[in-house]
Amino acid sequence: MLISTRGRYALRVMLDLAENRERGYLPMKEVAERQELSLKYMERIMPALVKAGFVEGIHGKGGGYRLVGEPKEYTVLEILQLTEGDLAPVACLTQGAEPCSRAERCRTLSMWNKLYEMVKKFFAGITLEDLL
Amino acid sequence: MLISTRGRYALRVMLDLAENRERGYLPMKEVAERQELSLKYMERIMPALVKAGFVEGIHGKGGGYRLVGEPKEYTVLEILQLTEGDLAPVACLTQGAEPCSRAERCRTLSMWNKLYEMVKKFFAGITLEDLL
DNA sequence: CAATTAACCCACCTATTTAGTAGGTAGAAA
DNA sequence: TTTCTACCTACTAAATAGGTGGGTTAATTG
Repeated sequence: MLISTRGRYALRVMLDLAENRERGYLPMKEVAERQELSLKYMERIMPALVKAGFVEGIHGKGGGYRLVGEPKEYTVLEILQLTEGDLAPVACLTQGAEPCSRAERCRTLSMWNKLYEMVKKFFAGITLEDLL
Repeated sequence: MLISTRGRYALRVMLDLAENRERGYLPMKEVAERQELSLKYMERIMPALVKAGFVEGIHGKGGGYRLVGEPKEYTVLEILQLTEGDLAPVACLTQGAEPCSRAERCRTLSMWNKLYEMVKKFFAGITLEDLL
């Protein structure tokens, strides 16, 4: 599976924040309920989005999360790369994989590379706005 | 990871068989050595390729595996689907996934579908001959 | 100030998948 | 009948997925 629930959920939460952004800070409890996904699980994913500057979180009553920028400023690629780590379709292409000794003569490597580029280009061409 | 070693190895073995097909039946021991992959592991993957009619295996001395058809008759898609089972990029799209109750209103579903179609089309357009 | 709300943090857990290995049996050829 | 090779079953170690529990810290409100 290229994309796990982690990335899929993050995307759905980002979309929910985009959709309701005029309402200010939204508590995760509300978002998780609306999106029907585990609050506890989401609480573990959100800090990554904060750290990357995608969303802002504020504590306490009336707090919650808010999109920092406009929906069209976020590509699906950025969100998935952040939460999934790497979208490489094969292990050979992951960042930090030990370099394959057969790379020179590998008959399939360029195919995997092409696929990888295609996938990245696909996701880079879609913003949150496109999905609203 | 969309494609695991299982599918990648199968593809490499099929390519090896294609490359050396004029030499008749090739023992897996030889192929595995040349491709630098575990013989025992490959022995567990080959029966699937036999069952699908992609290769023929014969026992005993002088035996081994042989491609049944011409290299250009095998698409990468067929080989990967057979060995990996399903190339769905997200769990929602796997054959036999319980139907998602949110499918109607899901903002991302059509994106996943497009990606899936794109990936399948990509692999369907590449044959063993193209990789030789 | 105290209670409430909500982000955030850390340790743990269960099930599944991955990538094999061990130890054979069955069949074909020399 | 020995040798080679496909093929089969059971097992295993490590990683990943998808969480849960039990808190602490920070901000608002009565």
